[in-house]
Amino acid sequence: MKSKITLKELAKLLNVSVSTVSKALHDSPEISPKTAERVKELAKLHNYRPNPVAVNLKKSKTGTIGVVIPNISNSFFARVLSGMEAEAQKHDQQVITYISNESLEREKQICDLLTSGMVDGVLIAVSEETQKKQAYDHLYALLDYDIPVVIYDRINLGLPADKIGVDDEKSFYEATQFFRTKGLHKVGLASAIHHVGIGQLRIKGYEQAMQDEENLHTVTSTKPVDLKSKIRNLIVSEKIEALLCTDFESAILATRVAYEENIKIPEDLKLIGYISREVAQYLTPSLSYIEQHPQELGIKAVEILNNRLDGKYKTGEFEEKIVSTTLVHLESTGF
Amino acid sequence: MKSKITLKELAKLLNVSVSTVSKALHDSPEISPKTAERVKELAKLHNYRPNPVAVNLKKSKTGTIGVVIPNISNSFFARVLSGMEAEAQKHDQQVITYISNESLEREKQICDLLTSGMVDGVLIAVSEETQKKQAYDHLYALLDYDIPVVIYDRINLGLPADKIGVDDEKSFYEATQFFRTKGLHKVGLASAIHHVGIGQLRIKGYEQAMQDEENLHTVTSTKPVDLKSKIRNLIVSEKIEALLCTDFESAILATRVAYEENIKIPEDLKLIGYISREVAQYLTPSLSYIEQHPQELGIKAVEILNNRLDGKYKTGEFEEKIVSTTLVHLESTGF
DNA sequence: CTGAAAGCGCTTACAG
DNA sequence: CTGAAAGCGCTTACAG
Repeated sequence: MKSKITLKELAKLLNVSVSTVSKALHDSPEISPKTAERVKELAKLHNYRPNPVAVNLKKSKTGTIGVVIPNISNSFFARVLSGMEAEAQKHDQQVITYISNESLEREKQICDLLTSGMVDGVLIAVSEETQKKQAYDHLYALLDYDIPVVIYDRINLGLPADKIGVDDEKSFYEATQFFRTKGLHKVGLASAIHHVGIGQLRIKGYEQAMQDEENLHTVTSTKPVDLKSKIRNLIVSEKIEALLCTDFESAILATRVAYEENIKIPEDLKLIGYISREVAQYLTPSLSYIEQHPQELGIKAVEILNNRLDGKYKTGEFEEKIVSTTLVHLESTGF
Repeated sequence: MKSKITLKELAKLLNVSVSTVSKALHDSPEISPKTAERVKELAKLHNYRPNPVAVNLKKSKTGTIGVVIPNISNSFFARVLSGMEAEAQKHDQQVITYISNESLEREKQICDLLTSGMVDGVLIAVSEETQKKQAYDHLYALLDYDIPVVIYDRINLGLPADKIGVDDEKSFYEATQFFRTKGLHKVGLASAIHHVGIGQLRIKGYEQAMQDEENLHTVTSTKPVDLKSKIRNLIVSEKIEALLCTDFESAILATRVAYEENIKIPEDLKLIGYISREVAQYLTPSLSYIEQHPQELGIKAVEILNNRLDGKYKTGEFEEKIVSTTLVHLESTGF
């Protein structure tokens, strides 16, 4: 039970002033080596640690950054968080985590909390509901404050802030092209997130790559049952040769349909999904996927935030960075 | 750009003292209704929010709790975190997240940070490496401080602290019994975490339930290749009828082996895994699993911590709670 | 009912 | 080289 010792108590024990102790511990050149040593020795003995709350008050900052995560069960975001935490550590910042659960209401509450000055900066991925309803008022309110905001992952919402995202459009363009160069032309796309920004970008990438094909084979729905039957149609009736899935749900449904219909992957159907490595490698067959490098995204998000905090960017001008994706081949593409 | 207004500025604008403003905003009965109203009006107009750092300094607390997570990609822990965040919110506490990545070194650093008074309390699941090396000094150091610690999930390490865990032993006892009541007696167990506390408890549960059987069928290894071949042996040569897996890795390997050996699940082999719902339901076939209710565990962990902070427990006596598990049947058990 | 003062634990410009 | 003072933004016991 070493209850925390303060500067004042240390000063009294040493018979010097509080200022002297503080300076000594900060290696101020004002202090004589002899005194400095005495002070440090006693500080060590008592395991003195400056009270971070007091230091922060004095320095008018909080030493923390706030991270808003839409869905922590999604291992993409879990790994983004892991990157953020690692990078924040390097800057001696603590990461305060807020989970919006893809809920607009919750996101509003969180933004409200954030404006009270709990944190020096905010990293946020906007919730699905917010995007669907295009209700961005609370975000503009947050931006209106002096608090720096970096939007990560879900970036194409037109908000005036620094951004770091994934190259969604290009990744799907390339994945589609990949199939075509392999001689497959009946390439389909399934999506359960066609209503949110990143989904739209992925679909756009696919359409770009398919523009000289006669038919697109796109199916979308937010209802699993619906989407499943549409996918079944794509596979069984339209007999597509390859399928791109924009998200976890559509990828799983496609795998399921193939299993149920006895369609062999990758022999009869090739599959690429936009899912995380954690899951991809353990599906049967394992699913070729687009690696988004979430850890790196998290690291860069914190870098951008700190650049902003350090005044390295001009006010009114916003940084926008993109992390490139990698197509990782597992069993479902057979290459 | 509404830069933050302070009590002092508010006081000046109103021509009253800082104390009056502060009291008015706290609905102190000392203040006349008229003044109170004036103050609140202006505060609202300027969107006044008390500086949380200053409030905390005054109250000698931090308003935050620290959560140490061994592996955030494990959706069990992700969901625990989600429960913690939700419950902390109710107590107006912020959650600071630290990720140890199952590393002893990192865990030491984190504990060191934590002792500096960044947080009012700590929730920790001890890293695998720490358990393997039984290096608990940094944890004792943390406990030696006045800072309350709740150990969650990985609790049977003999550390003197409040604890909240999962009923590991009982869950496997019951799962084993379940198979036996169904007439299956050649029940095996595979584990890649036999060296850590929770793994040992699960194995113990299995052994308890199997004590009147002639043979146990236990295979363990931390090396995937090794474990896989041992599992293959269990399935192919020993022809077990059912298999319990203590962890994600062994469950996946078992599914893989069955797939490769053309063993039908659940017809030829029944499988139960200790994995999270997220993954279980999407495997092919979907895997019956033991639901640990991570969210609830997270909520209770924060409740215990706050009881401790509120002095509801006696010093020297420790709380220990257990969250019951549920066996969830999906395709792999066929019931 | 209002305000001056002390204090939470620190840092730092200033005086000696 | 050392220390007294002011101040970060708040709360609250005390005096008036």
